[in-house]
Amino acid sequence: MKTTIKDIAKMAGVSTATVSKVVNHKDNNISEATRQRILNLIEEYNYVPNRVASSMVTKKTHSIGLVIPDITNPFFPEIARGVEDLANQHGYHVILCNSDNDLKKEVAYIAMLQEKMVDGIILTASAMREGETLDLGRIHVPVITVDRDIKASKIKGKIIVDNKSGAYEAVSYMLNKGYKRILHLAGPFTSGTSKERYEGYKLAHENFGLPIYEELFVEGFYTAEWGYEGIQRVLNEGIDFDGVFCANDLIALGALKALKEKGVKVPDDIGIVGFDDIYMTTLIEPRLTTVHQPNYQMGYKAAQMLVDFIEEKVVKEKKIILKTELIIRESS
Amino acid sequence: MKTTIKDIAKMAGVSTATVSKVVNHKDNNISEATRQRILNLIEEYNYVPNRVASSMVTKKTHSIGLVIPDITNPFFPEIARGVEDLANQHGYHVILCNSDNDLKKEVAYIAMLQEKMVDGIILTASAMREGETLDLGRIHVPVITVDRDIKASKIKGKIIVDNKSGAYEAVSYMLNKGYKRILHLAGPFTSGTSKERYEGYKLAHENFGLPIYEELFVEGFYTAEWGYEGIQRVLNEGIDFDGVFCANDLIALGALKALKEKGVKVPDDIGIVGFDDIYMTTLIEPRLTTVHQPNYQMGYKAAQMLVDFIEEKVVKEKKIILKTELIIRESS
DNA sequence: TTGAAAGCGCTAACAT
DNA sequence: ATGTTAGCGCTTTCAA
Repeated sequence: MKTTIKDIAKMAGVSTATVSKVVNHKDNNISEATRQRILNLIEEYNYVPNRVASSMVTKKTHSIGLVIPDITNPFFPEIARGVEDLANQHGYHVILCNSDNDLKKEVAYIAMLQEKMVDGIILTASAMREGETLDLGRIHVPVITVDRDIKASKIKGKIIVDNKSGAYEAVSYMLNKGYKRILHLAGPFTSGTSKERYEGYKLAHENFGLPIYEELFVEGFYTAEWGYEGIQRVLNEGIDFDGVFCANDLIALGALKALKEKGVKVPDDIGIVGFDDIYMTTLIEPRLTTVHQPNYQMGYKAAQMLVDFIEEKVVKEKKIILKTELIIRESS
Repeated sequence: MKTTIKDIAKMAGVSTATVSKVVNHKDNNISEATRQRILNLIEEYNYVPNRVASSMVTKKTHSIGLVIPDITNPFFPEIARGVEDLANQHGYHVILCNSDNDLKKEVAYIAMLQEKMVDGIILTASAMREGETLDLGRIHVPVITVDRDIKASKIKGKIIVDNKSGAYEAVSYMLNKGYKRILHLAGPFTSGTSKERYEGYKLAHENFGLPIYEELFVEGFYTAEWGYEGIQRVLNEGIDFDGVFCANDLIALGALKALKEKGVKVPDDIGIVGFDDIYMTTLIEPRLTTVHQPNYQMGYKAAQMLVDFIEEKVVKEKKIILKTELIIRESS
């Protein structure tokens, strides 16, 4: 039989209200004597307050849901860590959900989170078809989206990264360096980030008064496997290029590998620039020039905004756009 | 005002008991008519069952705690994913906790998890001093440890990897290949895995009737930074070696990088073998020969065992030792 | 096939 | 400084 607040109260000869007060450090008006008596009993009987019961009364579970596509994708652990750190600092717990970019799974998770009465949700929405909106019908807690700018009426805040300007900066840098024909290995255009990065690629060319070649744009997926395959396809078609701007680092890593296997020298023959700045980009040879995404910050800020909403503080910025940073290394 | 089971009951003209039964699919004895009536109301009023309240009654929260050092360390996302996948399949949610290998934080998290009434805990314990035992005093739910074999009375099950035989296999392979002086860049000996891997390294030498050179063993940390530094130190001391067996892939990646920068050819001049088989080992040049750790499996099996304990199934194996697999690639 | 009622462990307003 | 009391929203036994 687990010890409850009643047991402690009875043994201490006080009411449960009194015990509750000392457990929750609202003990300004409790005599030191009874406080100690209670504390001793708690210690002696290994009393653990049942926060599920508290939640019933207070209507707060102090937990937040984090819905991301896949924690196994190197992009997400840092976000998760940022979320968890801030949450922990404020006494919240994080429920981790991997949606696999599957709308069904995502919706199911969100429903479950609502049933568990989380105090709020942080969501990196699955890539959806253009104009599709997420049905948050039964949700009545604040939702913050991270990285993906989706439409849904109940979303209270957004943390996004300025993908376009990040890509613009990277491609401008390449153009400045003298690259003339820059291949763009893009992500899937169902994803807004892919489009934005492409926009940046385009804008840079426009500002340099340079043409964009249709054959130098290839849409694919955000994976190393695809980078590896995609660049080979371009190579095999005999299309000429002197630089590659990849929509993320995974693509860049795959492409780099394919290039090396073909005996192409990077950066001497062809320069490569990635996007995200995941950890492993510094561990390879040559180290990858890339656009740093403030992932930890994204998670941290998202959690911060969410907690502010939960605790009904005034949230001035409901849409935070984080800046990227071009990290120049040896691959370009 | 949120809709509750009472509201639905009143509107349907039935008791809350009846609504409860249809919500939880225990509706064998409910007439189809009332069932439909209730279902329609639920739909119409966006009724969300409050699982916190259910938990109060059923004494099950359907959530499990996952305490790991750091989700940002590439070793852990796969474990977390394995845990989450199995948990999800059985209707459980995962609360993610990063302990940073800090005993204080770990203990605090475990206490919080108990207060939140999780149904069980999966723990990769922080590296502790020899013989130290974790105080699980207030815990009254099953705990399963993963990867680290620690001592604590309340631990119900363990999932570990046969580090010694993994290392043995790797080093035997190197010895077979003709490597004579194999440097071992070890992890911290406060960690049991480091010691076990060293044991395997030693055993292989013994079985080959080969000596172990003291100067070829260096204890360090499980990071790329340390691998980078550590091997440079050995190099600078002029110590001769023709192969490197690293206690994990991060160390190997760091070492590889240092070697490349010094113009040492891998594997021609020096061969490298790692441990873990993290994703990025296939993305580098040369691809790393390494010992595959079944991380996803570890997480999955741990969650499986935990759920079995929670649901009071008979658990035959309380200590599962997972086998590693030597993955031979180009770095050796 | 359905309902009445007790109670899970706790908090908070109010009283004393 | 401490206690009384009324729930929070749900499940479950037992009776009807």
